Order: sequence, then structure tokens, then C-alpha cells
Amino acid sequence: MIDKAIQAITEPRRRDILHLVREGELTSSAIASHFDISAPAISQHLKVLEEAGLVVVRRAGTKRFYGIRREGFAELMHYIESFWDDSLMRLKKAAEEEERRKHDFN
Amino acid sequence: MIDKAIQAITEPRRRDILHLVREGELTSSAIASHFDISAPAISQHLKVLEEAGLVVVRRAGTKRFYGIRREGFAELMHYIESFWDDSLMRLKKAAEEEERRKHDFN
DNA sequence: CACTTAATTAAGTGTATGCTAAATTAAATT
DNA sequence: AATTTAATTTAGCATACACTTAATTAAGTG
Repeated sequence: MIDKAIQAITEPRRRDILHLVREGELTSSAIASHFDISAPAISQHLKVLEEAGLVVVRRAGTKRFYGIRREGFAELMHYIESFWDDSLMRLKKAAEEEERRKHDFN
Repeated sequence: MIDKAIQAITEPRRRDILHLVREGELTSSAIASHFDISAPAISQHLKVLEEAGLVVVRRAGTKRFYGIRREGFAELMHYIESFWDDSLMRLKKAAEEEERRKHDFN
């Protein structure tokens, strides 16, 4: 799932879509009106975002309202964080090691 | 830069490379030995990661040591966080609103 | 039940991207 | 200076992906 989420946010227009729906639910056509690409193109992007777990759909009659899915972003953040945390810890240890060596030589 | 960083972590092999160098600096060939693709392919991936600001190179003789660049991941995290925070705040407000309505009706 | 509205799925096309093998760069060794 | 080692750049190819238009689905509405 994390793979799909990362894949999904690669495309700049999909990130733009996420920025739009972050403000609140929007229909497919409302989203499309903000771009100069066709409605099907938007629909395809929304499908990718949905499959990545970054948006959710709520159907109401012929309309479909798209909104952000928090859990998806949480997963994404944790993934990035894992790199951050590990490398941070390693750097911390390296710094401490360096500090220790300094004391030994002086 | 954030665009390049996101673009960079899209490719699964590049994420694998990041996992490897997260443990500590590695040469291009050391990294290549973990994969079944050619050395040039790895080199190209490393270039993408470097241009995205996610790794740094340290040259030593004919060798080049690749290591993680924390700042790059920090940027990435902040970007993801921005979606998270905004939508979280919105949901918090929505929950409070719901709570208020409950009280009004009971 | 035909028609409109909202959206998606399908088919086809051009560009971007990851791979390979071959050529090239650059530093160290003999 | 020639050779070896480490890595990159180049050129070419195959696939993935974002778009388009046309066709299809599905839920109201006259």
C-alpha cells in the first residue's frame, strides 16, 4: 500500500488534486474544473489516489464526492519518518563517538 | 526540490538503495552487489537520489561513498505533514462540531 | 421510458523512464 | 607511461504512464 501511495503522489497533478480536496470534499467535475485536462484524465487520477488509500469517495446520486483519507497520509509519514529516525539516531551515535574520541586524544 | 525527492522515492529500487545507505556509507559497487541489475543502472539511480537531495557523495580516490542526507528527508516529511496537519485539524473541528450538535439535541 | 447529468471505462497515442552493453572518465598502482 | 580499479556517461530499446476521444454505466428527471 505504501508503494501505491508513493507512486500516487509522484504525479504533480495528483498532488494538486490532494491540495484541493484537503480543503473539503469535492466532486469529480468540481476538481476537473480547476485543471485544463479532460474529465476522464481527472477520473483516472482519482482512481489512482483512491487505490493508494489517499482519498475516499462518498456517492450521492450521480455525484461522487472525493475527500482526503488521513490514514493514508499517516502511513506515508511513518514511512518517511523511519528513514529520518534511523539516520538521525545513527548520526547521533556517530557524533557521540566523535566526542568520545576527542576526549581520548586530548 | 520536493518534486524531485518525491519523484526519486517512487522507484522501488531507489528506496531499496536508501534502505541500504541508511545503515551507513556505501560505495556504488557495494550497493550494486545487493541487486541483480547492472552497475550503470545503480549509478543512474544514485544520480537521481543525489539530485533529489536524498543522498550525498564523498569521494575518496577512485571510490565514491554514498550516504543519506537527512535534510532531504526532513523536507519530504514536512511536505507530507502539511497534508496530515491540515486534514487532521479539519477533522478535529468536525468532531467538535458533531459533539456540540449531540449536546444540543440531547 | 427517453433524456439529462455525472462520472467512469476503453482504446489508442506520445513521452518519460529504467534497463542494457559499450565507451569514457578519473584516480591509483606497477 | 601503461594498466587496473571504480565509477559514470552515452546510445538505444522496451515498458510504463498520462493524456486524448469515444463509448459505457448509472442515477435522477420530464
